[in-house]
Amino acid sequence: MDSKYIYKLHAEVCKALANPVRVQVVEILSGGELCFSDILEQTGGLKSALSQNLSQMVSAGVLNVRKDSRCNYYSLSSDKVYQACQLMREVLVDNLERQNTVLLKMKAE
Amino acid sequence: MDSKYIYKLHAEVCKALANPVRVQVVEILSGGELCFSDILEQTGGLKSALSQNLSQMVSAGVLNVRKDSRCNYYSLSSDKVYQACQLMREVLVDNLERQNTVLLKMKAE
DNA sequence: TTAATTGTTCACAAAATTATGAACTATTAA
DNA sequence: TTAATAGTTCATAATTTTGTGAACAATTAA
Repeated sequence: MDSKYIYKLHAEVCKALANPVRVQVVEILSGGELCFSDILEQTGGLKSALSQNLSQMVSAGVLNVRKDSRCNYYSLSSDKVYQACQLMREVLVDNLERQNTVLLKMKAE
Repeated sequence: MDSKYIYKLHAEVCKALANPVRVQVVEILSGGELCFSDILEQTGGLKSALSQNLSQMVSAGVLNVRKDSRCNYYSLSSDKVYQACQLMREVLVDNLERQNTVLLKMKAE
């Protein structure tokens, strides 16, 4: 049992969320599946870059694709992905609140 | 409200889990705080690399440090960090199971 | 058949992460 | 004071990730 290898695989799944566009994609898709061009409309940027990000997320197993003749529909592979993403957002919010508290204390001195 | 900036901050927190050693650190610390050298004993590798990883995790707000005169104790800043990490691990396990199912079906043919 | 539409793929450049080891700081023990 | 312990910081090299645009499929519409 090579736990180093497991940590590597685990980190690869986590990397799927370690980019601003990919975080945004998770949030966009939390409302249900959407096709490539609808996602692109919300994220902006080059279509090639988005295509690469989406295929990376599919490889990591956080997204599924459904290819229809006219569109490629992407969706979250599991609600766990959204839940994990939201927990990380809560950690961020907690951090910002803590920083703000410190700031207010400094100003009050 | 610059949502791009929020996604960037959100991704920075996620990046704290996007590395095998850092994933391992989250799991090691889920049992409670430990000092640097105890963590190093479990992760292996160079102390300079671990020190940099830990300080990155502190900056991202996923870890806290408590500096005692003889040791630096690290701990998870919140149980949310561990929960998110476990969710990602479940996504990995689900992926591996799905792949295994496909493999078994291929062999059965 | 020709032209649009909807993406994907590829190659290369640019930027960000990670690894490595030496040097350094701070505290404690001899 | 000197040596040992515990860890951080820094510079540089190696590796990964990301950005960019052109070229390339596949399907649909004219």
